[in-house]
Amino acid sequence: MKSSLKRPSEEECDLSGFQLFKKLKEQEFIHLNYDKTCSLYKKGSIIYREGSRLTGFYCVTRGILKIYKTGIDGKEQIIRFAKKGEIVAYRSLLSQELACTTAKVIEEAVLCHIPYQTLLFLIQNNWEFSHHMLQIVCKELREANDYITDIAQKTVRERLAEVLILLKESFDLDTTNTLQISLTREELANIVGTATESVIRLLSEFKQDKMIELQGRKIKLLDVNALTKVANL
Amino acid sequence: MKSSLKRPSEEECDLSGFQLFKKLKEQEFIHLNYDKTCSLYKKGSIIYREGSRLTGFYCVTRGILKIYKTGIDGKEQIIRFAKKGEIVAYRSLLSQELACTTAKVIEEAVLCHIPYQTLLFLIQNNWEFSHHMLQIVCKELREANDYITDIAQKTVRERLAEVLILLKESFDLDTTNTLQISLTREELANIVGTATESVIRLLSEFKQDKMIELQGRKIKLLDVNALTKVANL
DNA sequence: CGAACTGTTGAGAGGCTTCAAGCCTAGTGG
DNA sequence: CCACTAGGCTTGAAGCCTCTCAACAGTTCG
Repeated sequence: MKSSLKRPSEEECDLSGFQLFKKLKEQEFIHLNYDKTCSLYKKGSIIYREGSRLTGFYCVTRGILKIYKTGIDGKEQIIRFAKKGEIVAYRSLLSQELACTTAKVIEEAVLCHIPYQTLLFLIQNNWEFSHHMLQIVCKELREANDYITDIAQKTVRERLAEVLILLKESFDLDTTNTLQISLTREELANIVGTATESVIRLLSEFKQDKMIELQGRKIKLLDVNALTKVANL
Repeated sequence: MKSSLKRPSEEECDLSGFQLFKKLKEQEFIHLNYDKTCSLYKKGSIIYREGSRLTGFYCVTRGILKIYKTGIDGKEQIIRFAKKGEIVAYRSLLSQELACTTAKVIEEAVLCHIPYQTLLFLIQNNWEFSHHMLQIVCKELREANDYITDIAQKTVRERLAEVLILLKESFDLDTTNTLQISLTREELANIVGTATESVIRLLSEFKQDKMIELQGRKIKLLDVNALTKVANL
């Protein structure tokens, strides 16, 4: 699948909403906007692949990406998602390593590419930017550590319930309490770290227990309290 | 268990070997040394507990700590170890959150406490310090992501073999190929994310297969290649 | 010297995975 | 816009890996 190179509108490339750039001086923000390159990417586009060399990081101004690692036998492990207001590819870039994850569009997205030089310029000239950057990485590290504990100690059933709740918190529900992110059963399995069939069976059980309702990929959360209990939170 | 407050020698508190401080200006390094507080901690001492408020971070100049989270039913999940030249407690400090891990001494240690104010001072005044700090967090995040993939996809047998290899890389072997870190079977289980009994059984199997040799807590690696193969690396 | 902790082994249960087969949905191409 | 087809979804059966419980040996330390 190829990435679309269609230009998104000026408005869709606006970075002023990003918390990370809030403390930039006017001149720095102009510099940033001058250096950025924004593109529209269709569902299925690969933004960067594990092992590739990165030239900058990306700001998501629209859509959703999944960030995953390829493990045993090519089985993918989803590390996180990235949505509007979040940045991707910065970890490998800061470490000056080859990308250790792959980023794929799962909902049509607009991304702004910021060159490495610009990142370095901001780090060198604005300590508040560095500080903010540190806080972003630290937050992600905390989440990763939490997830290690969960995945190591909880059953698949508990983890699946927890993932549903985490998805609810990240992507919200619509008016009918339906998760606003559409994932395949396999993708759910690749977050939880289990087999696709196990996810299917457990979702059916949750449905029987009246905690959720299923309509294709749409998952409606009927009883978040019960789910929280199952998740052992 | 209480922490010892015995003062270590001046020499044992030397921070000039830390990569993180390499780029400090002379004045900043003097400032750092003025602000630091070094102590000797006996095996079993708790440096900080999950949920406690941190006043600074610690530089390890001697000994080994284990950093762990308390999960279901109080079962501990070891996130990482910290040895000479490494820093701990910086993640929660930078995020200005309560500690989300506990740090415990497993081999008599000397730690230097650096107050939050000093950390902030360095971030504000020395971009190379911030940059280095970013790289440290990024490295840890990478390791955490790698571990999520392993723990989600590999069998306990594979993970245990991998952990032995990782321990070898972090703590080296002595002249008889014996791991230079002493862990209980339970601690090994708490890294791998399994039951103590499973670790015991698998270690016996590795021994039968002539990959390792056991003498109490001493583990001698006889065939690293075979272990690597088992680990599926 | 005993208490408390650590290590070991066995048995049994059950959660999950794997394989296989068939159905269905979603997205493509005509 | 619709038909088609590949990939996604579902269910069942079999079996293994791992956990839990339990009993006991060994070790360490006060």
